[in-house]
Amino acid sequence: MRKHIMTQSPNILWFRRDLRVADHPALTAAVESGAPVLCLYIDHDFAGRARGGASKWWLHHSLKSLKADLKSLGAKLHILRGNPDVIIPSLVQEVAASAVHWSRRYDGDSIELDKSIKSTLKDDGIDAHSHSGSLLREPWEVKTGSDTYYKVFTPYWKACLKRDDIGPALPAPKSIDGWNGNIKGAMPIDDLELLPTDPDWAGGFDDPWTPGSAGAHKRLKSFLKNHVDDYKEQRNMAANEHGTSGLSPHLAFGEISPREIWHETHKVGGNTYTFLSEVGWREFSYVLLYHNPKLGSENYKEAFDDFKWQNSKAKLRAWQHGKTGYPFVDAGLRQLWATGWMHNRVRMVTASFLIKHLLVDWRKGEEWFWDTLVDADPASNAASWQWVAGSGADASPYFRIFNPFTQGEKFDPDGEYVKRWVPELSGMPKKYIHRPWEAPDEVLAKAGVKLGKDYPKPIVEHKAAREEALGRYKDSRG
DNA sequence: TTTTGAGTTGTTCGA
DNA sequence: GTCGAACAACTCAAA
Repeated sequence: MRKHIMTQSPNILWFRRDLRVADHPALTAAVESGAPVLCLYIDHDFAGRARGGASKWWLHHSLKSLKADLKSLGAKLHILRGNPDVIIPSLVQEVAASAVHWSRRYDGDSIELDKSIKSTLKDDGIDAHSHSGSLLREPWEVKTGSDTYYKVFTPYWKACLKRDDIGPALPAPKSIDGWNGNIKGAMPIDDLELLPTDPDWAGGFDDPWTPGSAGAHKRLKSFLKNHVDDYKEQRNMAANEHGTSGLSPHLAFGEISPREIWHETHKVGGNTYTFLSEVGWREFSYVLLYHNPKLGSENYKEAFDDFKWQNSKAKLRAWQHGKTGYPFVDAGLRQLWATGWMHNRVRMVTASFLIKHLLVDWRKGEEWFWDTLVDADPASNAASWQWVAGSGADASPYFRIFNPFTQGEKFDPDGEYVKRWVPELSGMPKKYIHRPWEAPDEVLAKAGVKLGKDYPKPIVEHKAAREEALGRYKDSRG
């Protein structure tokens, strides 16, 4: 048994953003090839830039979970670090691999990288097989009547639903004939040093999150059983921890597949349309990214190139630290810092605030989210920031400027969310918690808040900031 | 080819 | 307090 491991030519399964064993077409193909499977992960830049800090934390735990899952099936997870363009061909030679399998990625940099590796291997007579698995449908699959990709969500999603031909989710392999020898340069997960140390800012991550496939499925199950029926009504309530599914980081790392979510949700039935539409938005973001590789760095609508940003570093910093003086905005940014995640409704409000009230280029916000979100995703992050900015496809119109305190009053009516994340305001009465600057002196005194000392005064005045933004928008249009 | 209706998530103002 | 209209103009998708 042990002997053939070192002598028989293995198939390499290169894990990337698909850290699971179930519904994994690439893994299934590698197993079904009959050859031993060498399971590999390579730590390297993703989507053309360094991984964000919060993503690294998640990755560490996700790799541990995957390693355990593979071990129980009979395979070791080999970890390397460096440029895959060099590593893969050299590893293929080292172990005399006969094929390489992976799940497709759709951002421009990864596509280029995968293409380059594929062609190098081909020259050596080795087949690299790209498989689907990270999306319900490939981004080129769903086309309009005139054979172009969809640029508007609603008709896109209707076309997807009309086809109704999502294949069944694949079961995890019963066992894997793992190629478990030693390879050069392999390192333990801990040596990747993905966890923060000095300081350890991730103390607040452990409580809300359980990275890995088991955690993902547990969350999905509980959400479908208890909360999906109320999703349409509750998904916007910032303080409700069960209002949304919380699956985004699991999806981002591929610990669960959208196809699994799709079928599990249909099994439960009931009022699931709105929830599945959000899975649809993830798909749509990938359509946009695939057809616009610069979605994360360039305005989708060129008309926005002439917009005059103010790009104040001080204002950006105040926003990042949750010190804008607008409680709902600050609560969101502090939740992000503490837990690596922010409620979707609050993401829109904080993003709108940065772009339109503070006049900071949406790319600065996109970068901050990339660094701080555990669910940082090259498609969703880019498409969503452009949506808020108004520069994206099917975007919010620029003149739609979220009011940072009425949004709070609507979606956090009791101020529970603000009190949780901005504790210095926890003594404020409901009436003023979203606009402390309007509170009479005695109310502030009673709450123990001195504006400008315990909590900042508003960094900009809402009405004036709104008019300034609209004016600049108009100017940029000539 | 031309036309037509529609387009995630809002805000403000005035009646 | 509530309701409808204006906010601008454009692009998209399908008939």
